Amino acid sequence: MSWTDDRVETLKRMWSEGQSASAIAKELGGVTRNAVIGKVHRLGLSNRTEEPEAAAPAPAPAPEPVAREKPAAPRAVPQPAAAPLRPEPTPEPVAVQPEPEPEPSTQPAFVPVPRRPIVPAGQPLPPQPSANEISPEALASVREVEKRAKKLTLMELTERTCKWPIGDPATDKFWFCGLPSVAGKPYCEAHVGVAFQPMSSRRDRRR
DNA sequence: CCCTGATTCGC
DNA sequence: GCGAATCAGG
Repeated sequence: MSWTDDRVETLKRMWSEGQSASAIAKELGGVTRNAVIGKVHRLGLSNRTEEPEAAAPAPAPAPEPVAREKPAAPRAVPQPAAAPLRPEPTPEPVAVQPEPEPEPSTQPAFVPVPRRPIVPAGQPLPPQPSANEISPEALASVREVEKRAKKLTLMELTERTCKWPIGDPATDKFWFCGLPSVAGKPYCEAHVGVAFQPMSSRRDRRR
């Protein structure tokens, strides 16, 4: 594979988006993350955000000899690419944020209404199955496992970590399972058990 | 151990 | 110019 304009463009875009070198390499295909990093450097878009730094003709030599900091770009979660994970039709969708904007109507100044940030939701949330559709064993397993959840933040998720959300997204008590995910699946063993159910067993369990 | 980017250097 | 190997770090 060679660095065609097309591929370079993708590289630039993804890199500026804060995508990791490995993610970019995967997207492009045919190259390793090393290749990507190498290219990034050769293109000179390695460092930071932007800093022409030409405004100050100060004769004083920059006190900073070296030391450049990381881009501080928002690291994005590795995309499962094409297919958004959605094992089953969600039995009971989690109502994340019903709360409509309250209408001040009289106050011109922005009211300090706790604009509750919808923190997570980077990826489609997995179904939150109702208890009566999951085997007791699986449920027990999940409860047990969730005690040991690594409590990762959205940013810390990788393709190898369980992306099962735990807790209420609207509160601080929210995190992702984070335990090692089953190869090729977005969830750990226990969560795969409740996320992926054969249609048959589903039908049987239903009243 | 998983991952990150940075650098080197033979090709 | 390229990128594997290596380094340094979280």
